[in-house]
Amino acid sequence: MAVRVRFAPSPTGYLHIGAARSALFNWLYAQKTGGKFLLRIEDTDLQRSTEESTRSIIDGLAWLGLAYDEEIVFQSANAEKHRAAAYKLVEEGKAYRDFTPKAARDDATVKQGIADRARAHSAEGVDPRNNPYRDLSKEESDQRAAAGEPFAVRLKIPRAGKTHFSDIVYGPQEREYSEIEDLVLLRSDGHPLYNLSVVIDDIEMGITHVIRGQDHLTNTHKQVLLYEALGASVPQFAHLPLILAPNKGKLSKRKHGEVVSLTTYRDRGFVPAAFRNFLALLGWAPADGKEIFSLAELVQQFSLEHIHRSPAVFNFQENDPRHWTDEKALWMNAEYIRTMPVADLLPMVKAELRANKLWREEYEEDDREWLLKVLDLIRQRFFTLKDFSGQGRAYFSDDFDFDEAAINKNLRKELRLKELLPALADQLEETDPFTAISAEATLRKFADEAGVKAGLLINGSRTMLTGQAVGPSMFEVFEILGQQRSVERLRSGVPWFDAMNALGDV
RNA sequence: GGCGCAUUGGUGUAGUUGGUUAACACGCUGCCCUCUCAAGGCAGAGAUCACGGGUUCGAGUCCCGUAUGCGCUACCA
Repeated sequence: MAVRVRFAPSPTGYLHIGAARSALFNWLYAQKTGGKFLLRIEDTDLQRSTEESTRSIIDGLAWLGLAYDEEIVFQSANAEKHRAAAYKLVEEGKAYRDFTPKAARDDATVKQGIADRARAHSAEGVDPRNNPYRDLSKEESDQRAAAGEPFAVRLKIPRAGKTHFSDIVYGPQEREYSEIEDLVLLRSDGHPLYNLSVVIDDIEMGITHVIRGQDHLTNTHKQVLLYEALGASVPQFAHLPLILAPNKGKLSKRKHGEVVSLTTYRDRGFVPAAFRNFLALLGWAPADGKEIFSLAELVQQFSLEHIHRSPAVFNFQENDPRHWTDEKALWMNAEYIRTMPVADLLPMVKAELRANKLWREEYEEDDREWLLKVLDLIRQRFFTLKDFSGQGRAYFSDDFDFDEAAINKNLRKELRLKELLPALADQLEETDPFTAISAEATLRKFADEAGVKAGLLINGSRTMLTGQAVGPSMFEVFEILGQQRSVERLRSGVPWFDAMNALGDV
């Protein structure tokens, strides 16, 4: 049977990186097996679902390059089907109406409430499964319903026995029926609940493999019971290890902020392929141990069997701008930036430059070759796309900032630079042709004659020309920037020398 | 409270049927290269494989227990 998998997020916020990883694995499995990858938006919680969130999910998938097959399924559109299925189960005696008035619950304290209730039950010897309505006669149940009395619908879990299923990742699983309460399928207001909706939709969509987070592992037993009650065949399950915060706690937006949101990576200059590559390595590793791979290699190498069971820690340091996200992710992004074909990098840099008003129309045609050379030169030490408009700004505009530390290190430390640099500019102006090689010859000769180390002039030039203390080989920079701009920048802007003099006057 | 899952250097992982000095990547340290910073090359630090028992000639690998973390347990998803 052809593989059909799905990614089924609920649109209640940004796209979480854990969810993005689930989407990736589903997509990879579909690609690997020649199956279909479907998208279902689980928007049954009307209060919390937003269109904006749905948008961010779709955008996020597109950014990662995970195209879905067929139409998006919106779960809320299927509510009627879910209800009908629940009523059918009541008719068949597999579910029952529970006329117990709905208990108010406070979302913030549910977990505590569950534990308290369980403690109380065991202390009093109460079996919560003894619902008085479970064995109500069909006639009486029908009558009360017809009279308009509100009711929830619960699935009848058999009294004795256990459920089984085999998880592709976690292996054989079993659970005593006694551990499972008769779960509510339909709220008393007729609203279908998660477990019901998921199962019906998965059946409806012909899902063959359910690949999702490990947080659903225990609940899978309930779903298996539902498949059986509905007379449907049970799909294969593969649960994915969770992604944890550095303190091994849950990775949540409330506590950890934007690092958990996929769009953050897009907005902060990640190359989609790099982040996708990084995500693939969270909870999975290829058989050959390779870590950097193309999409094709990834698809080819991927297998559910190599997913492992222990949770992965997503390592980052809050409050440290240098390590705002996992260092390996940052390294991988840099690796992609400096090794991918420049032509592939170009459109991403273009977007970045555009956003910062640094893009010029000439880059499209006349200066395209020049641009590609610049990109190839400067990308070698960049970590994100943002660097092209940040550290790299001087290559695209005459209006760039000077790094204070660079000025101190390369300009202010040597008084003579104030005269040497303009003098060097004069020499460079005479250099013809003006290339990296000729510029080097000029500079070294000038340094010799002036009796200073070439390094002094090189570093000083670097800061004058780019505003930075670090960067590519200086002679390449001279050539790239061209004779005119090189000379101008060496002569111009001497506010720091003035500041130095002011200091000297005191 | 109950049930479930997990536990290999700081992090991500390899270690598929138990068998020599526990492997790789990121990060870290030093050196080389060098006009700076990266990259690259070389060298190195860092793991009594959570802990305690057991099975075995031999266990990271199997069994039991403990601890810790996480998940589920809801008329949330």
